Amino acid sequence: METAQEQQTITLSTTELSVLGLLSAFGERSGYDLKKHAEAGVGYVWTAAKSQIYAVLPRLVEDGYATSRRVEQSSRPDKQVYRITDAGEEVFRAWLEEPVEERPDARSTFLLKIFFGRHMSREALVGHLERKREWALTYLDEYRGIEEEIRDEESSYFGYVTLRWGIAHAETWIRWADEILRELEKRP
Amino acid sequence: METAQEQQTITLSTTELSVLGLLSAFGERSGYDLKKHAEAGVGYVWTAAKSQIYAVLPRLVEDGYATSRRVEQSSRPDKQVYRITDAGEEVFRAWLEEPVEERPDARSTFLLKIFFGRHMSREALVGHLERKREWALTYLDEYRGIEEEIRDEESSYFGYVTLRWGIAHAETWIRWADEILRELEKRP
DNA sequence: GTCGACATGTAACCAGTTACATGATTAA
DNA sequence: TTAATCATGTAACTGGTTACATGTCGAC
Repeated sequence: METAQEQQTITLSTTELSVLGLLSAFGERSGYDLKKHAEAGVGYVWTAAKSQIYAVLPRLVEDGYATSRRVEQSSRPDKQVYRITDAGEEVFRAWLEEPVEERPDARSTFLLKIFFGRHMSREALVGHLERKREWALTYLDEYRGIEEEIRDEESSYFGYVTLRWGIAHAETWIRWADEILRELEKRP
Repeated sequence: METAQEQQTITLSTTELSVLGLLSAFGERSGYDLKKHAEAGVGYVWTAAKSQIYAVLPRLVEDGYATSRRVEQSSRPDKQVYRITDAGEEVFRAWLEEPVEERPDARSTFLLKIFFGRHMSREALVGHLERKREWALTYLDEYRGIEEEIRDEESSYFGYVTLRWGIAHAETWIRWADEILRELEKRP
């Protein structure tokens, strides 16, 4: 009654699907491993708290999208490792090919504050913009470092593609902030 | 015990603060009005479901950040209107001036799918990119329309500033998508 | 002897979403 | 008469966060 086949509409959360994707890409892993891997990879496009990963994994097993087994270790705590099943592979692929429902994600505290810029002191406003600029510069730097490392690795191509979005995004913030800061100087 | 003054740490949700901001900017309004105004203004940087607005308003009154009164109407249903208090004005300003805690918001279903592009058919991948491009074009168009309208209105300056972010953002998506699409054509 | 990495979870909470419910008035 | 606008809410749910809890082993 709760298996994948019998359900009419399969709705998995994005986190479940991203975990499924990681299992598909990396093979058998523990929750701990996944968290590590996620941080240094998809982490840039999708994050999950470790408590959530531990919550998601048994759910995937229950639904038949993964299997788990206990691995005993001598010099480390035992661990529970998970492997994606064919059914899991299938929903993952199906989800991947589905169009993304684009809704303009209107949810930026930063822009909200700027929007209310009129109610703010000049210093605070400039501070916000300068901080944003700094922050973007920091990320740009970090991303450029990673870019160097992966740009020629064929296996990281799609990581490289998303990273380039991150770089373009950071550059856009910087350009925008600069423009507004310059403009503010000329305003009374 | 629950009033603003006595609380040590005042933590309001962003939605509560954005509602407070709207009350500060527009004066006395009903929940219904706020929802309308929000859609055509901040809506672009912060959205809230109407049920949430109706939930937030009495909470603001309870905490002393707003007052409400019933307005009887003859040809329309009566309404409850809200007005920001001095205490409300104060927390709003204080919040505005506070630095925004910048965390790289890694939460894009779209980028997550692209990240797993290797597991996807070429058609699906191209489809995702083209759809993103189209979507960005549509928004760009809309934003450019609004830009025309408000660019010279001094009173909309900060709306104009955030709008320009939206425009730059959309343009960046388009440029990025074009680049990747061109690149994919050259790849085996 | 204590710090950091390995390892797994529970519990409480919260912001926000969707769906449901109701009802008046007005313009087409 | 039917649809749209005005007007306000409740209820159920969910995805996700933070904090708490526990313990081993190896390196320094």
